[in-house]
Amino acid sequence: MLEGRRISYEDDGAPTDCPPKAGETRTRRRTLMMGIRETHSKSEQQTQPDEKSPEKQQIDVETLRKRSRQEYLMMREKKKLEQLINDVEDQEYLFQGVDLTSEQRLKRQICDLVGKKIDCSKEYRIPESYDGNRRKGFDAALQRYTDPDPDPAWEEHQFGKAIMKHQKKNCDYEFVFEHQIDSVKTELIDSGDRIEEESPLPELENEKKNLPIYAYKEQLMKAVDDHQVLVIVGETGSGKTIQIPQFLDEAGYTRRGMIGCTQPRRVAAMSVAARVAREKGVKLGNEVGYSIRFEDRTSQKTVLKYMTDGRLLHEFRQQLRKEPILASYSVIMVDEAHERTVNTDILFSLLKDVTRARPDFKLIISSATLDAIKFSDYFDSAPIFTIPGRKFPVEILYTRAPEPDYLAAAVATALQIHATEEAGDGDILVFLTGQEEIEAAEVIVSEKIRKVGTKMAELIICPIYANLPSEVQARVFDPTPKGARKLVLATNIAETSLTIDGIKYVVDCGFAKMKSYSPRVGMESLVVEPITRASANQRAGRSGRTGPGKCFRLYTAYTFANELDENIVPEIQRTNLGNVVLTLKSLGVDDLLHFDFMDPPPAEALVKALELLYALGALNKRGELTRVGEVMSEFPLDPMLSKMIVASEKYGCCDEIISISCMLSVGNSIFCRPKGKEILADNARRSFHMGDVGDHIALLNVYNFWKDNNFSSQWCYENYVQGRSMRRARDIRDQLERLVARAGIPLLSNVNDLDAIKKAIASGFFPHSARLQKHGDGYVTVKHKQNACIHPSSGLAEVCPRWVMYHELVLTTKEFMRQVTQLKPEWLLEVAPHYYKVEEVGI
DNA sequence: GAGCACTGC
Repeated sequence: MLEGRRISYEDDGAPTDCPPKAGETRTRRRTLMMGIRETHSKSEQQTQPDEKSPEKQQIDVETLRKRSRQEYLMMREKKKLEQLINDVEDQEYLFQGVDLTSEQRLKRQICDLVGKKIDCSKEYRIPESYDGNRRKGFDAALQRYTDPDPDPAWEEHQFGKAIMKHQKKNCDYEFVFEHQIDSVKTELIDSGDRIEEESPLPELENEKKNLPIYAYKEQLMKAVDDHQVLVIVGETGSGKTIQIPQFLDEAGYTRRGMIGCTQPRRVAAMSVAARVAREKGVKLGNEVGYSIRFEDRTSQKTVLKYMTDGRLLHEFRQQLRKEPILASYSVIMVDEAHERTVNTDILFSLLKDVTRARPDFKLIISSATLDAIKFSDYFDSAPIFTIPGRKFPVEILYTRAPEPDYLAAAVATALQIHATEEAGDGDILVFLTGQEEIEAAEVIVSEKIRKVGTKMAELIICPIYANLPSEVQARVFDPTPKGARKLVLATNIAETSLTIDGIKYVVDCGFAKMKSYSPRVGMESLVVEPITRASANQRAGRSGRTGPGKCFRLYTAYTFANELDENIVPEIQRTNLGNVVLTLKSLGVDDLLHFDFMDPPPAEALVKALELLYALGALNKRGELTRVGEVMSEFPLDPMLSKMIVASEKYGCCDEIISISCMLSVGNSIFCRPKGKEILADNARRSFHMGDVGDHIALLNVYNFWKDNNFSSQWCYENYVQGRSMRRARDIRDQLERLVARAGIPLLSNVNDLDAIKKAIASGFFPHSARLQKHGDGYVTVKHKQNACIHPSSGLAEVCPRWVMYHELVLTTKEFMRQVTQLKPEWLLEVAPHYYKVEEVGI
């Protein structure tokens, strides 16, 4: 997106924007606005006082000033001309055949007189969208910060302009040209979120009746009565999640069974259930309950049950042999269906089957976006019921021209808002793509703020992203002090997962990081991509929660309308399907290629997943689930991790293996590396790796040391380990311990035989083996012949054993293997004789 | 010698 577009700025701050001309190159023009002060100070810096006399120095300074002024004027002339030419071309392109105004004709004449075009080679630095070429996509993402021609003056100017506008009287900025992020107000949308969420108890009844959904209660109940499947489109804020299950309860559906409502996130399931319990005046866990991983707050009495989608999927598996399926439910409502998580996608098909088997069963699919027609088509033309949301209007502003550097533009816009809108009337939320970007923005903003001093109201910068320590995260929820303003710099976490009160202004950069997966080599990467229209509206809605809001989109209205995708690519189409296939097989789905997916995943990915499961012994030659596969499917882990646990029985080291599994499954957020303490953190990390034991054993050491220190937070702090990740690992481990007991695998410990532990790991991870290349330059994976290096964070990065197995292969700046352990090639033949030939392992 | 959006069982 945003490619093939042309931009030009005018000094009156009215840039024009037009579609690209055919054959135009990708070279873009951008005129940088320079201030006189800036030029002067630069020229002054050039006059270094050598050993010359003071008089001579004085003359030199004068000459240099003069020369500098001349250079500046020449440059200015060039730039003005360039603007003029751009302007004329734009006008002529836009109004082809239309008689030009006199002003335009004059401009044209000047251009003709000059008779030449000025070469400008300022390029856009917008990341290219992911186009299937992983390398290119990633390079583009990386390019973002490496400005080929950094120009602080431009940003300086952006900010200066904003200050000027606000404080014209005592302005000490002198700018010749004026430019700021110029936004066009094009629309006013209704968008919002659950406004009613946090209201005090006494007002509940009244407020409930004011909800838009309340007016539709009877129609809605009739629709549910008349149709087995109903698609509900209700913008967030309509109260559907909280009210519909209660309506169904009042209508008597709970007499036939529970009403279940699925959510993609744990927090949502918990908080919504708590809210409904309050509204009904019952104790949470009795009539109203929730069920999520690690926590089941339901009882015999529960009739309204909120749960995560994964949890319902789990119930499907447990109830498989019972008839009829899901007999304890009379209604299931799949909420936030538009998010299209892997779990909801699988549920769609399973629930569709249930509706066919049980005519008394009701299914409600609830979505916030207009892809309802797709849902309706999938469920045999189910009727669509639309509920308006109750929310405050949000004013949407687009840039007139595409912004070449969204980070700079986001910072400039945020500061403009701060300078021009009265402090105290609302906070600012800026959406960026990741931690690095947020940190960069934080540095720039605080620098600017420092320069301005006390001329402006206080601006409190709050970064927020998932990997941020929770203490720092909590700061974002502190109420803003009077007379100050909060500037929240957030990733997508603020789009759905958490809601910050008091936001009135949203700045949307238009990009987000997306995971993509290559089934061929089994490699993952994170790529910056344009967001979808649905996502853009969700972001905008974050500003209209408590009052009318404003959303500044750092892209043009044209881009929004024509270049953004309407909806997200379902996760099932861009992920490793190992677990999905194992789950479906355990649910008795035999023919996966013809399974009724709403959007089928790529066949190649399905085939790769089947091959992997066959290699792991989870499926037999006919593609049926084996005994091993059944046991594996019981574990909430990736198939290779599950296999490792099953195999640990043979090596008598189940205790160690489940510790390693839980550490691996919390991901790569175990260690932290605070700014300025990188070396200390790296040393701490290395200390777990004594004896070059490999990263898996190092993770085991971390867990065991933490446990020996009574699971202490202090210990985490001292060893640069993230307490939150460790507590999560412990929760997972507890769960695994129960599941292992149920599977009848004895919890034996064999901590002194590292080879036994490594063999158990190899039993699951043999497909991820790699050998050092002959000339010592990196590794190549044994099966797919993929070149890769050991990730520098690995304890084995400098050891370079001849054979290794890795947990995952990721593409960042290079292909890296993360979490690596040394391997003896003969183990491959021992644990997977069906997978490796003797020649391959070089024995 | 590098860099991790967000979920979930």
